[in-house]
Amino acid sequence: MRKNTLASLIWVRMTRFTHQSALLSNDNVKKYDITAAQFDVLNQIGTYQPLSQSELADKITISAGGISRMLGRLEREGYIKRNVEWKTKWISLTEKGQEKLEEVFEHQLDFQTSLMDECLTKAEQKELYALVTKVQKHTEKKLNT
Amino acid sequence: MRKNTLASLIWVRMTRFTHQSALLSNDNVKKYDITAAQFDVLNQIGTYQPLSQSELADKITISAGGISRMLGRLEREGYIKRNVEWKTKWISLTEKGQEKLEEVFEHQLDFQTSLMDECLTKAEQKELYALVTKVQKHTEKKLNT
DNA sequence: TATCTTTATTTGACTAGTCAAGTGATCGGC
DNA sequence: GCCGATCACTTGACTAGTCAAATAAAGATA
Repeated sequence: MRKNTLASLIWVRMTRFTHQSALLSNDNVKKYDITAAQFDVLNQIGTYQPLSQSELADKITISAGGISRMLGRLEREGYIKRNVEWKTKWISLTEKGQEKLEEVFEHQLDFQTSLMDECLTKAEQKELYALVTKVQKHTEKKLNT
Repeated sequence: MRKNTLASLIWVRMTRFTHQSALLSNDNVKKYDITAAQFDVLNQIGTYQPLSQSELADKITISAGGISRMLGRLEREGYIKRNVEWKTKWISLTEKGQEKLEEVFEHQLDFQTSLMDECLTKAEQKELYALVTKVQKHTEKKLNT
């Protein structure tokens, strides 16, 4: 026993990368008093607002409970508001949330871009994107079954 | 504004994949009364035992506090023991932990392997492994600076 | 030998997430 | 026009992790 497969090696590398880059990312946005996860959510809201909580949860593949808590934190900070209409809560950015998003956006994009540029050519990045998209879509399909 | 780069798209795909595959993975090992994260830790301990907590934390890129809590849970379940010698705690598997590891190992490996095999050829997997290894090593180096 | 530094681990207060059970509204059937 | 199903969201109890401050045991220094 105790033999790894190619698949399991890919797994470990992906998991480590995601975890480590989250740490770097958090460090990168700390000076804006926000976390990387919160920025991701603000970014989604900014792109699709107004949208319901369940639509948002779907876009970032998080559970209904998870999004409820996350929005609770963002609301407490004054970044978003929830507009109740019938049984749905429509989420949108406040003035403050919009400003924060714009403030952090370029910075975070630059950070991600240079991390990749520092170790992969454009052609390699394209190749990586194609492959990762394939497995991610497959996993997503599998999850909704 | 509001334009994504190739790097940020890769980012999102990787993050989603990791998160979604963790959900599937957890589902896959639930019947063994263990979580995917716990299995990963048992697997590392099984490979390198005996090792100190800080060595283990290093191998799985987790903080010292994180490993302390995780080992607390595993100890409570009776899967590992901590042998105190001078100021170091040496971690190793108990009988029960060894059995659990063996019980789950093949199953989890098969699961990971078939998920990859279902959507990528062997050549594509090799390519993906090479690329992901490159970025992960780069990120790791960056983190230790 | 008494104190000061370093190393290993723990703990408190948090974020971020899970699942499952609970809360309300609205809607379809009779 | 009431009654149960369903939808959207919240909440309780948990895992898994972070950082920073606390603790404890060596080891070095003076």
